Amino acid sequence: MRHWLFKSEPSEFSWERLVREGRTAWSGVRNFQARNNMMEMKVGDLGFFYHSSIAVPEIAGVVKVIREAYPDSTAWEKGGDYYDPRSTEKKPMWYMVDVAPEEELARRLTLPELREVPALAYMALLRKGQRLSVQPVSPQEWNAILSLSRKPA
DNA sequence: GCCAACGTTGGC
DNA sequence: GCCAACGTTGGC
Repeated sequence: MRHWLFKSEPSEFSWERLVREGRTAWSGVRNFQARNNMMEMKVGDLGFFYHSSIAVPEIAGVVKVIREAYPDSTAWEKGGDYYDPRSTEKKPMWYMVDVAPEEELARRLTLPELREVPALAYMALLRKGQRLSVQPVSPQEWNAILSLSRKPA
């Protein structure tokens, strides 16, 4: 099983909304590397749900992949925000997976707090200029973050 | 709102 | 196939 991290702006799609709705299609990814990461996902893979572009960015919870990559239909919606004429139903360019909330972190972890963890020094999320919206997380990083979330602040 | 980082596009 | 211009992301 592999681990991942999904970024989302809470104003677009928050952890709370995911919990309320029970599942979602991770549509709208328009970066090839992020897409390729999604295409490698298997049902049962876990990922962190990260809130970006807010005053204090944070990891809010854990999601589970419940459907493997399939064509992102928002690319075909003319006039939609995610329309891309290069992607057709016959030859899709963009893909999405479905995820469901797995567990809320015992304690949310903020970006500044994550930056203080030596084990996470090389984590993609924390590297300057790393803006991938869907990225892999190593087992070491995964465990370090989960155990940190179980410790009091 | 600024701007660094960096992916993408398109002219040549 | 190079690379300048452009657009986007996302922390600050």
